[in-house]
Amino acid sequence: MNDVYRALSDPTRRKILELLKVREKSAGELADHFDMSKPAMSKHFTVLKSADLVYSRREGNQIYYGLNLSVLQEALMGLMQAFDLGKSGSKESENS
Amino acid sequence: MNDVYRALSDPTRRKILELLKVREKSAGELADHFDMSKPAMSKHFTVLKSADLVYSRREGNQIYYGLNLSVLQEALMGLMQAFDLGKSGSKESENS
DNA sequence: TGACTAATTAACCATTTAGTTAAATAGTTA
DNA sequence: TAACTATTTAACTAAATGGTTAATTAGTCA
Repeated sequence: MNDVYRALSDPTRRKILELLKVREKSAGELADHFDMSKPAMSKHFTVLKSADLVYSRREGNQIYYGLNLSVLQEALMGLMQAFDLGKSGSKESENS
Repeated sequence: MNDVYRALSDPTRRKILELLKVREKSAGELADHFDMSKPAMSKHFTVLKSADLVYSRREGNQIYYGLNLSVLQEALMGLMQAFDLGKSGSKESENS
């Protein structure tokens, strides 16, 4: 779970996850969105994979990445709960 | 806002925030919870302060730190929203 | 097989991070 | 002022991070 928070701390990786929220994308497709070399992107994929935030799947020539939404969800819910920021998030329940 | 995510990526800092969730604590009180030098702790405080996750207040000899809950809240809500993980978090609304 | 495409791994580098110990700052109190 | 307490800042270090280019792996296709 610690890997997850570290993985989320980098803006490039957060952006990757947002792109994957829409649908699976190949490494190349993802890389096109960033001004960065393919190998650099590949390393970000590795970080995301080792945090289990994404899965990968080879399809012929290409490797497709997809979001493990539940992992992300649990990580964020975990933080929320750790700080009693349950659900609402609005101005409700702000009293002691 | 980027500073916030980076600040949250370290387990020591997350623990500090959890301790502050209960109530304000002095630098020394906080340090007592960790197996780490005071200067190391002080640096963590600086990171948390520059992310605006905590405020500090001198009271005589000591410096008290407190949690800026709303900043934390907004950061987490921001992530939640970026991934359409609004509210529920449960198994509801998982369909396309 | 050979050429081509997609992606990763290897080797390297500069910067940042998270820790240390020693020194400095700030406030209290005799 | 001097001694003491609480905390930070300075200087340093080892390891991690995020990037590069060059080389390798894996799959397709003529």
